[in-house]
Amino acid sequence: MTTTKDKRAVSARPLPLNQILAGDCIEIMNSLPEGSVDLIFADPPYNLQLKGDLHRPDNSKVDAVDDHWDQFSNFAVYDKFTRDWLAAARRLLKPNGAIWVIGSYHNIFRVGAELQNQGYWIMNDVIWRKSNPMPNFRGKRLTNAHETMIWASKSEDSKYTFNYEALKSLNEGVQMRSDWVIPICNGGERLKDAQGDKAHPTQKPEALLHRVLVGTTNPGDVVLDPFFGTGTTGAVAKMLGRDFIGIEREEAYREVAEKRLSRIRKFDSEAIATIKPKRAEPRVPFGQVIERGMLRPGEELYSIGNRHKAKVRADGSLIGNDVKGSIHQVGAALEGAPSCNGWTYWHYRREGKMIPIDILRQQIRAEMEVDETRPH
Amino acid sequence: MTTTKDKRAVSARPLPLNQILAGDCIEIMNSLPEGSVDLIFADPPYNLQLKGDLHRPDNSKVDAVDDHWDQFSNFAVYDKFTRDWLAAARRLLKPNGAIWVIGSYHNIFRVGAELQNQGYWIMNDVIWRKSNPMPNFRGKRLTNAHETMIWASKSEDSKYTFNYEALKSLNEGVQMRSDWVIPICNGGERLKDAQGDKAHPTQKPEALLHRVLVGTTNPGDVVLDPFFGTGTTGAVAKMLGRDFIGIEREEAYREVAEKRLSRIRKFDSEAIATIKPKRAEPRVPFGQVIERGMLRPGEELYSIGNRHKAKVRADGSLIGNDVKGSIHQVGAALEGAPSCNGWTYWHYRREGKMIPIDILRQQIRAEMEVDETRPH
DNA sequence: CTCGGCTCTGAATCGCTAC
DNA sequence: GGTAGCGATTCAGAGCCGA
Repeated sequence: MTTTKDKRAVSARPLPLNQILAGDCIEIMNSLPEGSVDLIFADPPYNLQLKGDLHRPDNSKVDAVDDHWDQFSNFAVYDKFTRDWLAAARRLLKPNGAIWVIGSYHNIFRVGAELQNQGYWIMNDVIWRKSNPMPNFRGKRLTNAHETMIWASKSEDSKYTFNYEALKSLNEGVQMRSDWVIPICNGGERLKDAQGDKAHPTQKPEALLHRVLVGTTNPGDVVLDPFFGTGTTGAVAKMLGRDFIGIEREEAYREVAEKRLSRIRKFDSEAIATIKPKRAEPRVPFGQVIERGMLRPGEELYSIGNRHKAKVRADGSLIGNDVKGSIHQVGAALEGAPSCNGWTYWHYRREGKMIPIDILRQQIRAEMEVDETRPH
Repeated sequence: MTTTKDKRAVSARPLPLNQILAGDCIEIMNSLPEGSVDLIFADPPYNLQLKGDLHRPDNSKVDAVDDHWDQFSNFAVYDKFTRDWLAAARRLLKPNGAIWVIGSYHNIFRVGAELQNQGYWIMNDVIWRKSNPMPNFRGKRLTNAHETMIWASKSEDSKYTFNYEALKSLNEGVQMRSDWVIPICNGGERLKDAQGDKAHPTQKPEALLHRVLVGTTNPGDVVLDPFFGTGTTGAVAKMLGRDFIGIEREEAYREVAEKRLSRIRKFDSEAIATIKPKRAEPRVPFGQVIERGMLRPGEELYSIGNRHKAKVRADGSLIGNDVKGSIHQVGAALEGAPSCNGWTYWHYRREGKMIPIDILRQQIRAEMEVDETRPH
């Protein structure tokens, strides 16, 4: 949807394309020509506010994000920083340009509110659901298994770029949703320094940027990343035939990114089309049967052969003959067996008939299947 | 984790429990006794940018010439509303109380920022991932397939309630994540009015509230919902043996909710009880193991992996490799770890087998239970 | 070669209680 | 109220090693 109007808005002064600029992103953005960029992808500091050390149950220490660039003395300081870089970014965008910002609950609400205050127009918030997040080691909170991205255009009137069909195709023919299941960046993709340690604490997976750039830019567009880090945005932009501008303050990150980019080759278009996303697996915990009201807490289940019974509890556990635990554990205990498939072992009664609870799981799975495959 | 301190904070003035109060939620909350509520679940108007009116305590109307200005003025009104109801809610919470707020990208960033500004402390943002969302018919954006909930305690110091084991149990033994897959409310659960139309535009599924209440309240807790609507919060609270207070301005919704609640029955107490954490079990000093002759002074203990050993002393301390102290201290010292659970770390030998000393603690605990139940 | 077991690690606002 | 000490707590995936 990029228009000729946007193209004319480009200043006569040449843009420093496909380079990494060294320095403070606000100053550098303010030095670049107004209205010259199609898309901004920004991964600003999250302002994590970590306190002491954290250890895993095996006593190993978690290598936390304690870098100086993530330290802000209070919300006011962080808010000013956010206000300034978002304003500089907005000035740089073409009238039909758009921005993506990624963050966690520590900062994303402040970023989102400021985006709205400045007149950006939010199209979607998008959830990156991590298939392999770090667990909560102390059992004090829910596993923090996602990050939030906000996708917004420069203004309400912007004719933003949205490649609906491309995303649908990436999603096996089904309309792309606002929650994306993508693994965290590790293995061979994760960049290491000379000592073999991770080169950057928060390197983003290329799969994430792939989806962002395929969905909301066109070949030849200019993509700017003001917090370039190790250059995932630049790498994916280069593969996909987009131009990038990176800004990064830390020399160590710039060096890693330069080296990375030098090895990247642009895909041919066929290769791009064949990349498929990883899909979520339909594991169904028994608790969902309770939450959805398919069985009520207090209801009784009966074993195969009707020799044992147990009562369902609100947390999805069973209690029967003084044994408490999962449907599998209680089944195994009552049978004196080392293991038991609770789904086929337990039955509930409806109109005098005994029905295996696995039927309920199948119903839930069917709903999930319909949802994942039905063309809208 | 609710403490007696919270219980004492309850005012002498009786709370209007298990009722729906009619009127403006801010006024009503301000009329209730301070520090009297364990949990608040709030589903405030998402509003914004939609033409329909929200509370507009009104500003003089400016001719909408400048979009940006107009937008700001709308946000300002919404922000004031948010500030006021969140402040009233915070006053009502016990020191260890907590709040859940649900919203979409239209309002959640403003709500989240204001929560932080007021001193609430965010534990998680939780994604309700809808398994059956409404598709985006025009193909101009991603399918908006989720809503965002924020879970926050009254302050950073709050000892908030988190039933880790119950949620883990609901998820079949795996730690609960911050993304919850739950279908939208439809079918038989969706309340209809006399004409057969949906009674409320945004009725939340009971499954969502089930998980919230099982995870972050205890039986007997007071749960307040300032935007009660058709009363999903009250319905699930009643089923789970929690007390509720509902506030709702619209008479039509109150009527539907009253009728709904009158049909709800509480689950039996045994079903409501959930798996308890080990922390809740009585503490057993290691010295008791010696006193009871389960281990003899001079006997040797062996570490996990058999790399270290230590000798038991008569006072219940260990000595190994010149280190003396508790089972925990010696374990930590020998491993060079910051801490160590001596109960699971140390093993004793019986008939050639290595047995963790935790077995002995479990025996003592079992005896204590018998003691407690026997008439004195 | 495969397979199984062991190790390592990832944007983390990650105690409680008794003295 | 401050502090010392007990003792609870993890999931997925990649890589490596030995059988």
